[in-house]
Amino acid sequence: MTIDPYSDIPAYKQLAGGVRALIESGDLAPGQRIPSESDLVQRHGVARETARRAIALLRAEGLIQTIQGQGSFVTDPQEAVTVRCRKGTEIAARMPSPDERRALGIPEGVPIFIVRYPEGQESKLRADSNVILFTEE
Amino acid sequence: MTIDPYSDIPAYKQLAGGVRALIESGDLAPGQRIPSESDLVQRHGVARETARRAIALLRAEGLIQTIQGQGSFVTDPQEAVTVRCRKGTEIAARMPSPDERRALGIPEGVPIFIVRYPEGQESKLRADSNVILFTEE
DNA sequence: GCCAATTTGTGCGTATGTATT
DNA sequence: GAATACATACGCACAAATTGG
Repeated sequence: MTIDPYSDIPAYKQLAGGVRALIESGDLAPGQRIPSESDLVQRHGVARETARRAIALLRAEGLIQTIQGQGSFVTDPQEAVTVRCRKGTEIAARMPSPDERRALGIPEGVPIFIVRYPEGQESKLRADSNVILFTEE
Repeated sequence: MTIDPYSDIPAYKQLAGGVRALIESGDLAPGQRIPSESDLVQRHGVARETARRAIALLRAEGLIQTIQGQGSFVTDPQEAVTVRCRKGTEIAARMPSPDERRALGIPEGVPIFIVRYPEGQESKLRADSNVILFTEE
């Protein structure tokens, strides 16, 4: 994977694309560490900010999670809990605010479900570890 | 709203918090432009990168949308289309890849629904303009 | 059409702090 | 303590898009 500084596509997006391809192909497996910022800087001859932007892009997609002092790791697909809902239940989804992220203990790049029950209550669920299934009752 | 450089909370998060409060209170209404990067730099005495990080944070939350050459604007709440689903339908949600974003024409900070029908087909819907409702048929 | 001003986008460099190993 | 790795924050320059005169 090589960066072309003359391409129309910005360097950080090319870089992100390369790492994304490694993740999607399975060359970088879930739980595995991706190359560090310094690795990317040295191997591709870009500035650190460029490498950081590429990493931030993948984090916002939920593909990786970053831990200070350790590195960025391919997101481990959560074993999804199936939440059963009955007729009249309404589902929305959006990105959480930082407060909501803290409250639910979820990392960047993970949306939340807003589940509204027929009675009017509402609950928020992290969308990476829940799927909603419509059942009779 | 003032930035305290000695706070434990990084300047860019303080800045984002200030703007977020303006949006949530309605002082900055949907469709309205938020202060430009230069505005934030001058009024709060921070570096441009700090202002940009604050803005990027709000964009990732889906609160604003940015247009090059124009500025960042408070996201206009989409009139949500209600999609009716029957028993056996399964709903997941996640952030889209850039390719999926392009394909669906959606901005940053907007998750997508993955709707799996009982027959096995699957469709992707932008989560900011759709809500899923479980009905009989 | 043109030019200037404004605003965001990309990219580089540097420094320091914090967390982990 | 040392080495590694990410986080924050400043500076600078130029490119690209839009707007207004």
